[in-house]
Amino acid sequence: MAYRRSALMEERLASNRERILAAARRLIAEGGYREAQIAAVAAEAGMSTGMIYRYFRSKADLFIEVMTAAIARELELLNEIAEGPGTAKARLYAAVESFTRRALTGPNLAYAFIAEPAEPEVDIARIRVRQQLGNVFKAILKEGITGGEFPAQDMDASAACIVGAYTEALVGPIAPKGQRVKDQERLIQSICDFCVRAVSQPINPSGKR
Amino acid sequence: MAYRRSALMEERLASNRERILAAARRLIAEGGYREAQIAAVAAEAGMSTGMIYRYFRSKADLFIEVMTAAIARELELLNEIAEGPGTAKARLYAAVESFTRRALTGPNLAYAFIAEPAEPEVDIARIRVRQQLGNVFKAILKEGITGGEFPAQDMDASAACIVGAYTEALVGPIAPKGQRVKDQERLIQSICDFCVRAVSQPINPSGKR
DNA sequence: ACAAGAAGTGAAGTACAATTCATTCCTTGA
DNA sequence: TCAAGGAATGAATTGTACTTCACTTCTTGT
Repeated sequence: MAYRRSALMEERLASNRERILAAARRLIAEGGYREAQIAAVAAEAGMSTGMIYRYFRSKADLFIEVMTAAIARELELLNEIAEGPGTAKARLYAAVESFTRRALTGPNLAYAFIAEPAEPEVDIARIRVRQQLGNVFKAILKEGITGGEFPAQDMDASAACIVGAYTEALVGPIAPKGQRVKDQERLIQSICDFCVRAVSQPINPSGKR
Repeated sequence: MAYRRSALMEERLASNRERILAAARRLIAEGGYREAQIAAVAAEAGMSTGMIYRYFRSKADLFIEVMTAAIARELELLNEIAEGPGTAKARLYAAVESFTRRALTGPNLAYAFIAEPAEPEVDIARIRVRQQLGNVFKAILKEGITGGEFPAQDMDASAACIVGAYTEALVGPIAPKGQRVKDQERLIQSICDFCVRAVSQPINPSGKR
């Protein structure tokens, strides 16, 4: 026998994997799934296309892992906020704020993860992601409703609406493309206000219900 | 000279065009842009693939025309509501209700028009569409704010949030797939309530602004 | 230093879908 | 009925990107 992976080698392999993930993430953040072809990812990572397949079964697999990792971090932060102290209203505001502020770092990334369709395989993974995001908001809503802060409402619908609202506001045509910080702050605030108002008791409940 | 288009022929050509548009619309409503390949559209319309190109420069052109036509109808209806009588709140509710109810007829159609990305060319057309949709809501918001029904807010952001909210709630993972009518009605109501609350004065404005 | 075997390469292979075009089929006016 | 020319066809072409694989380079243990 003349070859066994040394610790050093093991490390290098792991770092290659990371490099691929990072490269894919960068490209997706720039131009979405469409721009992140295997060849481009390989070039960005400074390796050959074939190499990618040594680490990932398929493009879909790679994409799913990038998405899952990125969202895992978001979910951690969101859950921390959701389970933290404060009124439901304040936590909802903070949660939306946290997500939107971070998303503005790479709008296309958020878009790709939340909305951009790809292979069915990826879509399935995305559905999970969206549900997880929705669940965070549902948890906050539930507490708010139980505690009397929010009026009774369809929590599934409201959670979906919240996710949709900030996604569209972030990546839609109105969304900024490298805007000034001030405008970003204003946008974040507007979105948060919108979402908080949306689940709160209106001042004069109309006849419509 | 031995051939000039007769009125009858002219009519047939026009009807072919319509058939193509209708077929494309059907396929998109079923499976989105992805499923609406030229070959499939041709088959659905009962003609050859080459024929499509006699009537449309490209697939993108065809898709844009389908989208434009479908949305034009929606915009007509929405504008009618927006310019009609009633409080801003009532009109906003009615507008969202009208769109969502009609969208539930073919969720994927709404999705494809509002969210599903395709060629850059199509994306550009979609941006127009989204802005037009947003403008309707902006108009209602403006009147509501001027009239004191709604609090001051970033109308662009709110309009985008509204469009995003109902889109996600309609086509997201939480959305129904051929659910019972009762549930659909409940969903529509939930979405409308959400959107109206979202732009209305909260009962106790929090310190956050 | 060497050979065994893994890591890495990138051009060729494949798959899929848009688009074209040589050919056939129809319609029209004489 | 006929021929001129447009309408329609669909197989072949093209373009694009994922995936594979025969080959090269590098690592490791002796």
